[in-house]
Amino acid sequence: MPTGNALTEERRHKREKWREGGDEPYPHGFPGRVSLASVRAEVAGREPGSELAGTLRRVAGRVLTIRQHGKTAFVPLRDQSGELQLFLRVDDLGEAGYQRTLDTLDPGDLVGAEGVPVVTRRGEPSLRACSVKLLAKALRPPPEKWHGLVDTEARLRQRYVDLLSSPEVLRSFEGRSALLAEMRRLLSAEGFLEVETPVLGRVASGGLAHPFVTHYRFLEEDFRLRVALELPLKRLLVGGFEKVFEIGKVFRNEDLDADHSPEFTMMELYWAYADYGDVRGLVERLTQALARAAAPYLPKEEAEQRVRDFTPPYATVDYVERLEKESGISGIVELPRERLLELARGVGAKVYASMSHGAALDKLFGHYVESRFERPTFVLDYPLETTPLAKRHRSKPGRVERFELFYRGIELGNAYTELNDPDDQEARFREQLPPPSGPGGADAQEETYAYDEDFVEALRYGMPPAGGLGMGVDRLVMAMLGLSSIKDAILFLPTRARPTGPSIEGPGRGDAGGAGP
RNA sequence: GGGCCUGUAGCUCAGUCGGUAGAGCAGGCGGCUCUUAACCGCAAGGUCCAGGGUUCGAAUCCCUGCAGGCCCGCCA
Repeated sequence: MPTGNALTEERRHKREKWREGGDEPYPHGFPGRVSLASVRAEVAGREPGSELAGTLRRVAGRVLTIRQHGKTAFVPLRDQSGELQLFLRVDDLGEAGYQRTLDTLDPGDLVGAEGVPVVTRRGEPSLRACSVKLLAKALRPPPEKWHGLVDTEARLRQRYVDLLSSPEVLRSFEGRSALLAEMRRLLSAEGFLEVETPVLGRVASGGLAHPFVTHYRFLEEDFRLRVALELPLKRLLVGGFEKVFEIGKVFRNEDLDADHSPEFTMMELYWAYADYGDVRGLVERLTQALARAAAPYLPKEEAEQRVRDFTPPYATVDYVERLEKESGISGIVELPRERLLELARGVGAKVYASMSHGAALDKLFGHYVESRFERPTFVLDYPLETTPLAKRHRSKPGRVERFELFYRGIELGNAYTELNDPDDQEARFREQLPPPSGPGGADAQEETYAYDEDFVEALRYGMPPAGGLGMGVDRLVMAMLGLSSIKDAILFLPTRARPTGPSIEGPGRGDAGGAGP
């Protein structure tokens, strides 16, 4: 049976034969089921050919393949815990039951079985089944059994197929969950309270980005999806929260590539009466804990390497000193804006006429320095103009108290001693505002922190001195689990609409009961 | 935005010099009572991404489009 549609029909046909035999192909449950790994553990280390006589176990999982040898068959199953094969025999199931089971099952089906834990003569832990039930008939065949799904586009469009056919992908996302749990555990242990703030807002501020715009019908107004969590959380400091954090999606209407996704997860925290030095210590504790939490999801050597890498203290470098060293230009910060723009243009950076001194400097920093850090490294004390929400440095003029953490060439986090002077904040926002028109206006707008008037008003009521931190959770997951693309760290990513429908079965090739509208 | 590459069976991939389509897995039929990428035999399965062009003849060469990947630039 050749085409996808014919394969589907063949499976429907088997399903109906099963139903005609008096069994429901989609039953309501399978009570008393234990994990495949637990059965495997029960017989681990026993002699080949032995069995746990008198013990009955019920298991469930997805059929991986069916190896039939006349009057016996082996049917490996997989559940989230691992794999275990069913051992089917005519002697146990009866002639009719055996035949009917094998006539019904296909790779990809979900089945439940009851039987005796055994070790086969070849030493494979198995369940010698006395009963096999269909729990859900799969109408689509799984991808090819030893490559799985490899086409990146298909993996993203149908992540469920990727997951069901590639246990290492599922494992990796289990690792993500473990890291998130550890992050919450540690922050909670440090006394931080988790809060939730709005995704939709009148202004998308707190970060540099193109916002997504949507329409709020109740308010009859266009709103934007947040690009950062910062400003609502700082309002909470004004209100009296002293240690808060939020883990949530932020949205930046920009490109998807190996380390950027338009919809990504950010963790931000704010800590009253602390400064960026305190936050640095916290970042060390947090990343160290995460590296340890990642260990069960990594090969032994990689896990050890990760734990070694994230053993504090981490290296620290001064932004200006390092930029001067790497660029070979001493006194680079004192150069006039025009000269910096020239230099930035010279290294291939995107520049525009109205770009600020600090922005130009940051382009050069990005080119000469940023991707160089392999081990965890804190870069300290950024130029004032790059960072309108951070407090001026207590001893370095023209700079702010800010650090970023780099690992393997990517930025993992960003922290400040938070600016809490309302008048300074207002002035800094105003400096950011681009000229209303003229060359570079549109581009400049892209790289400007939106002015949030109400936030300045909040500061006028008094915000305690505070340290703040933002970390890209997806990138942390990549760093800890050793993933090279953010696509492997986020379960569902956007893909372009297909003119001809979904990849496996589109309109025209589809069957009547199939894919959606 | 720039460059390179890819699109062939449900999946993973071949396809030479331009001569009209191949394998493995999955599926069908048959065989096999300890396999584990099971094995053996038989038969079947194609919108070669789409459109146009060159040509006696195009999966193959050219153009355009669509979708995707990787690298660079840039935002976390």
